[in-house]
Amino acid sequence: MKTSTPSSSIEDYVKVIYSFTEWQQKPITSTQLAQRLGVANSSVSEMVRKLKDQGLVDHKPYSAVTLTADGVRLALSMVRRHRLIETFLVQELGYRWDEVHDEAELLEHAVSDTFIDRMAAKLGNPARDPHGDPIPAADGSVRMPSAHRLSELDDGHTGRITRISDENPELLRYLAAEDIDLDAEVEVVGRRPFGGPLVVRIGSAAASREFDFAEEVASALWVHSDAAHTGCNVADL
Amino acid sequence: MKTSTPSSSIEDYVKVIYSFTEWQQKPITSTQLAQRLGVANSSVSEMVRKLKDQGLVDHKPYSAVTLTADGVRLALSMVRRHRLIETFLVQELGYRWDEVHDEAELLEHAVSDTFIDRMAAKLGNPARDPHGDPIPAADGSVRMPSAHRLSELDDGHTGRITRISDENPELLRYLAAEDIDLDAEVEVVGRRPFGGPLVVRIGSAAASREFDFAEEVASALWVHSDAAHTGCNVADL
DNA sequence: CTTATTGTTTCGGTGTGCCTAATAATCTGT
DNA sequence: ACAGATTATTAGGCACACCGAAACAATAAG
Repeated sequence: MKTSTPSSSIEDYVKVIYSFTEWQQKPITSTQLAQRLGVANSSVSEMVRKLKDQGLVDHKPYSAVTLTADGVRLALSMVRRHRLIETFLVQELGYRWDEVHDEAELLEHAVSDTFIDRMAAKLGNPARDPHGDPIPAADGSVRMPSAHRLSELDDGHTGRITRISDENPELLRYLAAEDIDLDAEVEVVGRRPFGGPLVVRIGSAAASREFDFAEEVASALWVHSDAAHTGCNVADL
Repeated sequence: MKTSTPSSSIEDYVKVIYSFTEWQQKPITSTQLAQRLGVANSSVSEMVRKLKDQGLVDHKPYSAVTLTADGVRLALSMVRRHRLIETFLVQELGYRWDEVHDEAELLEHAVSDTFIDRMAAKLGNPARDPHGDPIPAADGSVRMPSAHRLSELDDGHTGRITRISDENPELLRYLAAEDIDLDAEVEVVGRRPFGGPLVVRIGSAAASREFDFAEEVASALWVHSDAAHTGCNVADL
């Protein structure tokens, strides 16, 4: 179990493994890892062995990959870096929210802990990034908002947008153009027949608009139910 | 002559080659390059061949290394990055001037051109960094202040500090503690016998203080003569 | 229950940037 | 001008992170 500084590849692997389980429930497989990282399956096998040697993941041949406590710690610190950087780019340097992902992807491996700390201080230790993703605290605690994909809600359900997946920049630009942002009120009106788009009402009662959302849009929007403000404190490892 | 994105090693080599000639006059040798980069001589030989293949340097075996026009262009863009980042860290994130060098060294390879542009805009396109080093403009033009090392001035000479070498963080901390900063007025009083320290008067006539500067301090401070404000516009390649 | 199909790992090989050790070129002192 | 020291280059290797192709499990289908 070396404590040497992890390479940026290792940081990426661990971050992707963590991110997969952040909003899904099942652990990630070799092939999925390869797809998300854009590398060959063989590269993943090799790297997973290295991660295991370093005590960052648990893995038995031909089964899924899960993080150890050390792995989660490292992953959370990378996620914290990523999301703080994204927030900083938007708030301090005038980036649009569809531009920040790639830049943060590069910076998160390069900056020092000091840089992260100063940035967090300047931003007032924000709890979430421009897409609504929770920013882990320096001690590794995360406040995960309880949220469900818009695409999975029943008709008539109401709530607020708490998170918007940043995987597709095009999608973010579309939402920005339509003036759909975090914390907007939403109501599921219904679904067009034969797996058609989801009909949704967005905005406060006074000025609300109706949208037909394709599956990709509906599953990128995460909604927090109006009812109770239930959050759970995850991962004090 | 590939136009592919240069690796961060290549960026470092080119930057060091340029920096050497920025304040010296002679081109850099293999060994000096190796020392400044902290690598073996053999590594330099190998890399210099690669730089030559890419058209960034001119080099004949067993002689010094000089940059081509392409090389200078790349070097200036790296120097611009480095110095803008340093300025940003001091002005926006509250870094002390002795802390910024190493952080900038890492960041300069990671950030995008967009990041650099936005940073420069936010800072108001500064012409020099916290140590007084000139920041090349985006088009590659540099305004080099005409300055001489304090250690090389004759007795009685007066001027203002235009640049403070950032090579030694200890030195920067010492100067900060003594409240010696850019643009301070200086007068060379004399030199203690037998190559002793240089005696210097610093500050405006009203409240000036006298210092005995060891060679390392005296040669880290660059002074602009009171006389004419002569700058020259270098490198519009 | 044996055979496809799919997923995973192993094997050999690539490029980059570094190393040490050996060798070749240049500079220096007498 | 030449031996000896210094400086530079080549040769052979290593670690990292990647690849394609081939071998190997696990699962699904006939």
